[in-house]
Amino acid sequence: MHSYTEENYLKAIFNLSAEKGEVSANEISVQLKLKMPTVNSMMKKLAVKKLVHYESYKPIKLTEKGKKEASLIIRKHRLTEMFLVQKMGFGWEEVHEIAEQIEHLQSPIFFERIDALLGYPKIDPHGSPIPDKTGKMEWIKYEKLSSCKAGDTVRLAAVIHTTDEFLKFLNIRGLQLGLKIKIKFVEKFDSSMIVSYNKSNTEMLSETECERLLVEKI
Amino acid sequence: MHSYTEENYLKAIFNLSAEKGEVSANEISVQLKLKMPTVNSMMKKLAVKKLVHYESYKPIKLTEKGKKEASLIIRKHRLTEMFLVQKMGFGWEEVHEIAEQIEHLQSPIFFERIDALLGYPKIDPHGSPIPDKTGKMEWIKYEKLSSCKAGDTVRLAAVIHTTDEFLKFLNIRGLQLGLKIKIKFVEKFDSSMIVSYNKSNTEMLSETECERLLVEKI
DNA sequence: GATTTATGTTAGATTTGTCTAAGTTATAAT
DNA sequence: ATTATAACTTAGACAAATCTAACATAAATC
Ligand SMILES: [Mn+2]
Ligand SMILES: [Mn+2]
Ligand SMILES: [Mn+2]
Ligand SMILES: [Mn+2]
Repeated sequence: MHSYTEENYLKAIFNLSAEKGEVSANEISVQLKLKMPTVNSMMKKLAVKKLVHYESYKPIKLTEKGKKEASLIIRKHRLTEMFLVQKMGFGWEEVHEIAEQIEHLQSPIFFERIDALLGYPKIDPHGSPIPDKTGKMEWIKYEKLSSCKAGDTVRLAAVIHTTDEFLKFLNIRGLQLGLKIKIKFVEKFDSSMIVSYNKSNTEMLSETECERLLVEKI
Repeated sequence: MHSYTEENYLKAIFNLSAEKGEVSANEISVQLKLKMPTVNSMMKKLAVKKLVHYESYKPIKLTEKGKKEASLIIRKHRLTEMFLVQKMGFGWEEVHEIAEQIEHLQSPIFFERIDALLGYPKIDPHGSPIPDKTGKMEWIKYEKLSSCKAGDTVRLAAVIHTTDEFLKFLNIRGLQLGLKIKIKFVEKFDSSMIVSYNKSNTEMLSETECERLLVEKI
């Protein structure tokens, strides 16, 4: 259907425009490590295919069709990550690069089987929702750890803006999804937090770190 | 390292030249469904990369380097097929197309893990040997069922020239690797065989079918 | 408001992998 | 030995995805 390359553009646009609903050509070029004119000509091509709305000098938006296509690739990506962690024993910091390749496989039965073997999971190993077969996806309304107060007890529900390094950082501290965390103290000057979990562990987390951890209050 | 396209050429050349040690440009073009000039220019390119020996109007041979590269791709292909069958519940007739894509993934840890989870298998689901990490592969010296005589009892060891259709044909008859087969009768005119197995089953197999079944005598 | 800077566009070149059309060489048939 | 056929090669075109260099527009700064 679409080329490997086009799929990566769709996914990049989808992710970059998640908050604002639109994205600049420049941001796409940074994300995909391509020069601006390359992005520019691809936008024209995707516009012809009715995957993006494109007008000169204006930000780029995905069409409904584009959003659906992107979601279905993200579905394959996240199902793959879950399979790699749950069924193949990889760490959550190892799976993104592999999924980045497997997401482009053309084989409905392969992803059907993964889905079934996993018991039709709703989230990936980082807590992100897995779009359904029609491309629909909904984020459960978690809040950022950074927006919680001293005394709150929360459960770690998702990690956003994941990088392998940040995930390794969490590994070292024994921080994993589902963990019950108690906020002991919030430093006023830099908004860093002292948190405790697993009965014994106590750790300091910087504001940037707390911004990337989504939690549910309990 | 090499492109997806180049990898498919290497594999095609390796497989087509397995018996004679060389292959014509025409055979490659048929196998890969490409026109002759396309193959011709790729041969020049692969020759520059020292992956094939190429001289005008002569058959094509892989260099040692080319053989090794091809074997390592075949290794990934066969490990994948074994994983799909053993760990994901696919039938042996479903896995080739998927493996055809996964074999191109660039991720040593992914194939390492598959290998480990399978317990370092020596053969794929069709009985073909899996090359080792250095690209070495050896066929155990099986014989074709077609070369056996009435009265022989054999064990089904491998299926060659597999197609999904032939594998489904074997499925329907309950013929699978490891099965003990007794040759009841060999028809002189067309070399078809009457065989029995699993205590009750009796089937007639044509010569073409018997040519594709490798067995070990017991 | 004018100027500078950042962002976006156009034009043209390049690489990879494919094709068709035309010509060449080798093999098979007469 | 000619001729016909099949296999192979060359030449030139093309689409996809990228780039650089030059130009245009929008935004930010002065
Ligand atoms: Mn990921
Ligand atoms: Mn990708
Ligand atoms: Mn196969
Ligand atoms: Mn392949």
